[in-house]
Amino acid sequence: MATSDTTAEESAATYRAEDYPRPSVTVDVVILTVIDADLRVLLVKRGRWPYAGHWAIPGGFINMDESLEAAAQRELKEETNLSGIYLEQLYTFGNPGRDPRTRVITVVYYALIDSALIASSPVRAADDAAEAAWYSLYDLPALAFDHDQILDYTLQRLRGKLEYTTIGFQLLPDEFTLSELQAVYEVIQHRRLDKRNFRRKVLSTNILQDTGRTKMEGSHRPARLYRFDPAARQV
Amino acid sequence: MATSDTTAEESAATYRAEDYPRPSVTVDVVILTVIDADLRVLLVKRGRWPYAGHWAIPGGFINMDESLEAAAQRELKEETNLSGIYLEQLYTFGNPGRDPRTRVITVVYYALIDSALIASSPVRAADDAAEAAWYSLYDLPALAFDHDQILDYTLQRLRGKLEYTTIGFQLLPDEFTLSELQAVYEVIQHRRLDKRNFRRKVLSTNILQDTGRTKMEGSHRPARLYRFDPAARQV
DNA sequence: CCAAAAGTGTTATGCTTACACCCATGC
DNA sequence: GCATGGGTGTAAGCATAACACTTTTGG
Repeated sequence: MATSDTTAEESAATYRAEDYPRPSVTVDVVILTVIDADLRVLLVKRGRWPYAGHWAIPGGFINMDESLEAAAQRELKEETNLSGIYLEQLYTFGNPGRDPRTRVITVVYYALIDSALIASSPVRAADDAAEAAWYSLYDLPALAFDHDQILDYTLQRLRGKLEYTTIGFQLLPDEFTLSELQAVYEVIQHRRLDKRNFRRKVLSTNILQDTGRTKMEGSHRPARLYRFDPAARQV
Repeated sequence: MATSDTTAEESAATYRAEDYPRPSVTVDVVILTVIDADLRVLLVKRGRWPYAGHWAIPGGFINMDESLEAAAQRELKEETNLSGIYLEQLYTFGNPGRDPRTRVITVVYYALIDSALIASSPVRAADDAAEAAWYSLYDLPALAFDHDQILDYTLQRLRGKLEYTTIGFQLLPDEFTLSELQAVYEVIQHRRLDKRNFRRKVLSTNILQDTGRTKMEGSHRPARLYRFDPAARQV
């Protein structure tokens, strides 16, 4: 709608942006990864009122000349120093009173990153000295604002999309083993899957290319490495 | 979210809303119904620059003390005089430049209404004299702003949700025949469905109650009337 | 040779699809 | 009695789910 001010504006003789109420608008980013077979989210600790001492989803204001997604990418880079990460808009939260200071409308995105990238690019607490940490989505601390709802909703969406998209690959490096892929599915769905059925299903879609190489790790049989073929559909 | 000004604010010594850029925020509502076995959307004709003469999705500004959904309900009521209608948040559009006047971020909702309600409560062009009309989603006029994208996305979402929710019932009156229900599915999916398979599937879910009554209409066998049982799952 | 994870097939069950004819009514 | 939409069953193919043992490696 770019302003489908059709109603509001059509009736006004002249349009001046400052004539209308203007809430603050922020972008928050739910940054997810899989660490130690656990689904984790990056949270920052609040230092001041409101919700001092509670943990929050990182976010910030939108610049006037950047898109919503660009604001989310910028926020992600400030928090993790990573760019080019998978990002998707989740939902917009805007109840009056969700922030006690003023009316704030927040467009929430979620990002999925391969945890290998985190090790090489450690979390810094953005530009300020605030504390940041990776928390299990299944064991969260006290959260600020309506951030518990946001994380609930994120998990729902992630589970839904896992079934009919290839979103799961975003949590893995370019090359991965089938066991690693299965672990991603298991931690998101929060249940064990049958190895044979999982492999048959995922291989039957032809979205995986066998690299011919293997991953040697630990004292056991090496695992084949696969690559995601982006020229395909479904998992 | 709620100001996850964590980043932006945490670093600022004091927080004053007016220190940050504030785009305009509007709510637009894609109002859908099924008329004459066609999926239609309510559009309003723009009278002035920008996009004078183009058609637009109705929308308006958010009051400072109302929720996003309440703003959408208010907008819906202004356009159709209906309340208590099924509404769902679709997506938030906010590219700079989508409105040539100023930076506008629009939270888009979509509404599904039973076309019987329209007849009894005819469309009025909100509070102004603008023209309003129901257009087929499959045959749209020239649209203002990025509204063509918004309608594309609405259709995608509606198709997706039709498969795993009971959203389809929102387009029908309380009591309806199976043929009417099938017609809703056909027009949204834009393909013919097999009558026997459709009936078996929908009845197997036990979300339909047979009212015991029938609908007599035209010179042919009367059709059983069913009611949606909200205490159930899936279609 | 032991431990640990990788890899592999078969069967039963349920869901999806394709397909054609009779029924109840008004005129 | 004819036209119109309402209503019904069956068989084939496909996807899902349950289930246990062998292979390859390092130590």
